[in-house]
Amino acid sequence: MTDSIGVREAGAKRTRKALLAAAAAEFVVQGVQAPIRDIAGRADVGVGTVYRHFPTRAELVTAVYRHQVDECAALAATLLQEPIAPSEALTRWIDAFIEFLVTKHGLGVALLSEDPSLLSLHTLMLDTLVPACASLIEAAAAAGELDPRVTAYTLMRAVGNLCIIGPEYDLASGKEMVGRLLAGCRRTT
Amino acid sequence: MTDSIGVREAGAKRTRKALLAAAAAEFVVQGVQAPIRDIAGRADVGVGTVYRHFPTRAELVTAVYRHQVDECAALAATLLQEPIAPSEALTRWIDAFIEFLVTKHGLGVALLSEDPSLLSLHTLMLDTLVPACASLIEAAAAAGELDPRVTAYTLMRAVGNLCIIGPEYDLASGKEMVGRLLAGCRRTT
Amino acid sequence: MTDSIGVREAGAKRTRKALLAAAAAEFVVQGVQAPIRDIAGRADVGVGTVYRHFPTRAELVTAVYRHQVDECAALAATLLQEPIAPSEALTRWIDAFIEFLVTKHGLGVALLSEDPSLLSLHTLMLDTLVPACASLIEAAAAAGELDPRVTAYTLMRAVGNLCIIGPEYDLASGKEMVGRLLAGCRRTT
Amino acid sequence: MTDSIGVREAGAKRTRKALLAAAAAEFVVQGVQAPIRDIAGRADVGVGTVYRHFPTRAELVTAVYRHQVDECAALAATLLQEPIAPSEALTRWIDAFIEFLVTKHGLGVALLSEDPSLLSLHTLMLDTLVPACASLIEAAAAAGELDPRVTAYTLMRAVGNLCIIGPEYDLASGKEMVGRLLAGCRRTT
DNA sequence: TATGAATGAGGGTTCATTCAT
DNA sequence: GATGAATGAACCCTCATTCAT
Repeated sequence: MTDSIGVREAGAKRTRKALLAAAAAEFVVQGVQAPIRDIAGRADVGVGTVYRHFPTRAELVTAVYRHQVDECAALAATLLQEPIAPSEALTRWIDAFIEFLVTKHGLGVALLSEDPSLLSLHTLMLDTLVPACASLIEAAAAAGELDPRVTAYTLMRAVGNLCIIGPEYDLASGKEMVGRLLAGCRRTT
Repeated sequence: MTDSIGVREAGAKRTRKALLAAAAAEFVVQGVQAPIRDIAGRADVGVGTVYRHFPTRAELVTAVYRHQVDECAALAATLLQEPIAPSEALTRWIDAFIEFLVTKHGLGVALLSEDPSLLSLHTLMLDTLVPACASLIEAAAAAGELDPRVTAYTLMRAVGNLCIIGPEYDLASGKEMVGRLLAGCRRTT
Repeated sequence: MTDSIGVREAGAKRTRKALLAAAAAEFVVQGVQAPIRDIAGRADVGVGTVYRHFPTRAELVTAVYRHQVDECAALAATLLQEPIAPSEALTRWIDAFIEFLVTKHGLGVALLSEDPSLLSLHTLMLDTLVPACASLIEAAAAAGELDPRVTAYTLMRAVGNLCIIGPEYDLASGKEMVGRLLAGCRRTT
Repeated sequence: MTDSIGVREAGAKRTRKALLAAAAAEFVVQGVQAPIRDIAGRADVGVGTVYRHFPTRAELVTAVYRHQVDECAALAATLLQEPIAPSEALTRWIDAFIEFLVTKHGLGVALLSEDPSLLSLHTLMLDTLVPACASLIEAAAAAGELDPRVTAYTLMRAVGNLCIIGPEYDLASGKEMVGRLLAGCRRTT
């Protein structure tokens, strides 16, 4: 009994994993608005299965990105422990944040969509990442290395926007612009 | 006969004007993906008329913004004539560029859409605005006021991205970030 | 110009007629909840056409029955003019009302559905038929031929309910029961 | 072995009871077309269990109402024993019948659905209740208190229909109409 | 030219039903 | 017996696009 339940639950978990992978892949190709049918098809399951695991698109999107969001947030604490200048810590964290953004093609666009179904994604990032970023900013500002008027949300949003790439504006361009933006945030002595 | 054709042409021109106005208005409300029918309705014409004048959505979008794009481009030459520092000229031009962007709700998003139907909008901006911006950059770089490695397209794209506003990231935030970005583009002596 | 518009409008009117006929027929077979596709199919048009003419199911249902509802309502005034006893007029009107109900298989059921999309059908009948029935009731009551406590809506609803037929309870049974109900509404001297 | 089977059977019986209770409750809220999953959920069992006990919806519906149907049928014999007029016995039985109908929200509608899955419910009522009602009618007719042409099924169906309530037609209205219907069934001397 | 009716592909969502464990 | 994950048919609705008048 326990076994058979375990087996089924394991199967469900595998399905869930497959769905997350399929959704992530489809998001890369089509963006977070990818048709549910396509996601189901890529995972080789019926549409009903998608709805069973993720009743709303928001829950699916959120689930897809939650793991990486958490990892990114955790990095902030780690960096603060390291024997490096606070502004250097911020720079490195922003690098990781960018990595997260760009590996998720279309996430940038999704973040600025006003579609209510994606609000929770916004909330997820706000609740998790903003405090992480804020801690780094505070440290850098306290060290006199950053203009203390810079706020975490605004900076993250700006970085996120700058990393929305396209034809003739690739990741390298985005990173260059982010670098210049950060330079402009440094304390003007 | 000639007369009646002339009359008809005049009518067609008026229809075209009305369509552009209607589309511009609808783009403000719904973004550039506004349903064709809504645009036709606002202009009080049939959908067929929209298609006759602008066979593709791209042509309509392009036409809507062309006039303002041209104006913005012309401003660069004017600014270069004025007795101000080249970097100041660039700053002012960027201000005007932002003004253009933000008065067109949704244009920012449109610019980064990969929808092929909007590619021509991209091209329009490239062909017209990039040279304008480049002339200002060149002047500022020549005056030693700007890092000469900054390219027009990348800068414009970055500015455009930074001005994609949303909840908790308003125009003021966008402008602030643009200011810091420009600061980061200044020549580092 | 006028002609061609006239032609198109005529075509649209014909389509509308065909849709009403198709819907009426489909309602007979499947009830008012018949899939829109089936109605479109029976009328040999695309689903979009159904939605163009009747944006909501309620509008379609209402339109299907409006003509007959109006006719039925008009009958009341006619009957009141005739040289017959008021209670006889009421009886005849109820007969006509029943005729209307039973020729529309499924209407009875629809009337008691709580589906909000059918509310307007309810309203239509209330607004149009209730006053008609009330005028007859009033006359009969004034003539001392009917219990004045009987109200139009309640009576109509009761008649409507009694005419919901099924296996082993045919129209004849329904009419018999209506007859007995009316007998029970007569003034008890 | 015998024991464990007995235990399992007892468990199955309990499950069945829980299912009937859950279904009855759900029918009150959503009508007899309530989703199977909702019923399973309320009974805290899996959907498969519902299907094991009641392979078709009809069987479930029938089982839910059988007990009360039986009770109602038994009442007829009781009433006939009492020292009251036969027509009074009929009236009281009809009252009980109404009570049964109205406490089951949606049963009225279900009875007139032509959904084949509900046919058996129909049969149940026919086989059990009709003879009960018929015995009362016969007695009343024999006593000269009722038109002998009234048949049990037709009367029950009519009463059932009159008790399908809705907005602006409440239970009181239904009962009033039933009263008038019964009045119209009295022997006309 | 202008019109707008008609089309139908496309994407969302629900739920009855099956079946492996 | 019980479970509940998976399936997919069936509906709903929107809108870009065509074309006869």
